[in-house]
Amino acid sequence: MKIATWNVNSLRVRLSQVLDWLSSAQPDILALQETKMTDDDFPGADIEAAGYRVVYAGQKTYNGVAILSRTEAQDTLTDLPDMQDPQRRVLAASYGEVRVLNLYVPNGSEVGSDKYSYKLDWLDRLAHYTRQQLDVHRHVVLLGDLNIAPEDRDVHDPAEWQGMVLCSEPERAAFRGLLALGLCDTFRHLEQGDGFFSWWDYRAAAFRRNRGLRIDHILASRELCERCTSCHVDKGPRRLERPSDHAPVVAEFDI
DNA sequence: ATGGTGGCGCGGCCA
Repeated sequence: MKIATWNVNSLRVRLSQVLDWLSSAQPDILALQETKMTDDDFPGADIEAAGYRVVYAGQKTYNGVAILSRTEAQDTLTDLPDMQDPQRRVLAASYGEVRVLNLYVPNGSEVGSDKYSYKLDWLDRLAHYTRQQLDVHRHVVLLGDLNIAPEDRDVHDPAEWQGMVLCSEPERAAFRGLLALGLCDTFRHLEQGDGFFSWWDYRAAAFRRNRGLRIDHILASRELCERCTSCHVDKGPRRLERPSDHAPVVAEFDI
């Protein structure tokens, strides 16, 4: 089973790239973030024509999540428990015994800001929901743009990013808290070393210089982690004309 | 270089 995540930064702009990528990569499940469109505008027919089912939770201009899949989604959920939030950042769905939690974690803007407080509160609520989901489902895959670089080796220049949003200690503690619930980072389960990133700023030729962060993740519950055979970043789409600032991350599981 | 680029949507916010 091949599962991928990709922050597309507008599905309207990136639809042809997504369809091309589905055709070449052939994932079973592709979780998208930052679709930036309302449900009325969602290009469901194009995606179904490509052989995928799709569920989505969108809004105008900002945020928006979707899951494309070979099989039909069951038991979808679009809000963290006890959280009234118009921002569409959550889409959970079941595919057989696999529970997928597709997340667009708040960026946080800058440490100390209101948006940063919102991010930490959001992550706390996510941890509670994840713990509950791990109790209920045999297999859980938590993936998406988590907007956290977990360790210094996930950062092109740790000194430059020291204490900054995406890298601050409270955010990293929240990431470790998710792992402590019984999840593993599939990328680190299999890969070693540094220089592997999933996001590069559009500015200052950051991609060409590989000045990026690893902030898009695929976390898996213990049994799935043991069955994970690969996890990698596909930099191909980031090299295209008019790319998203994120690249897809892809994990394969022997299930 | 307190900027830089990109998306949305048409001024300014967000990343």
